Amino acid sequence: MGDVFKALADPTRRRILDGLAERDDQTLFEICARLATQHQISSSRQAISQHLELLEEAGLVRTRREGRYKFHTLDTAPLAQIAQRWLRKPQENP
Amino acid sequence: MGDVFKALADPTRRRILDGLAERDDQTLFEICARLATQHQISSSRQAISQHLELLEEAGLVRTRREGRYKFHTLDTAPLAQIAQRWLRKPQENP
DNA sequence: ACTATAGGCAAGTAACCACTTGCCTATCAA
DNA sequence: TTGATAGGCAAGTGGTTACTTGCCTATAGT
Repeated sequence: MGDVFKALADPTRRRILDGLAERDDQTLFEICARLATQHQISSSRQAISQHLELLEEAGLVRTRREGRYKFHTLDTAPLAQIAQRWLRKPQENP
Repeated sequence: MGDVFKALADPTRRRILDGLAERDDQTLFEICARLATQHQISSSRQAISQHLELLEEAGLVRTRREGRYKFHTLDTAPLAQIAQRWLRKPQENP
């Protein structure tokens, strides 16, 4: 569960999630290209690959293999709960 | 804004927020005592102080001086928006 | 078969982060 | 004023992390 917070702590990873929120099923190279052109992030392919690995471990990204392509998709399920941890105050509910 | 995510990335800081969610206006020593007894976190006073400083910079904690005491209060305002960043998908709204 | 493309593995490096240690300031009570 | 309490400042350290570099595997086109 703490993996989600750690995954979100890095600005590059947040940009990756932004890109996946705009369009699903992106390959590693597509994600790299998007980061470079839209956000001036010129990290190496391996750097982005490692970020994606971390995001997948946190449950924020789901992957699917197809031939030599690996497609990445955003999974918002873990996000729905993290902020609620401190937002819910039982005694203040109507 | 990214400060909020980084602040939430550390488990000890999340415990501090837990404690402040239970009771507001805690001093540094109260927070240290709570972490030690309730969560077996035996960090030094300075360590906790540095965590609180980070949380304050992120806007998650507000402080108030009173004599030699400094009271800490949870501010949930930044939390309300961070998760929404990827949750809102306009085209899927009813 | 050969070449290019998409991606993976692993070691090394530099910066960052959590934490400690030691000393200092300020407030309050006796 | 003296001593105790609450907190702050700053340098140093060990572990983590983001990133690179170099090489390797696998799929697809020609």
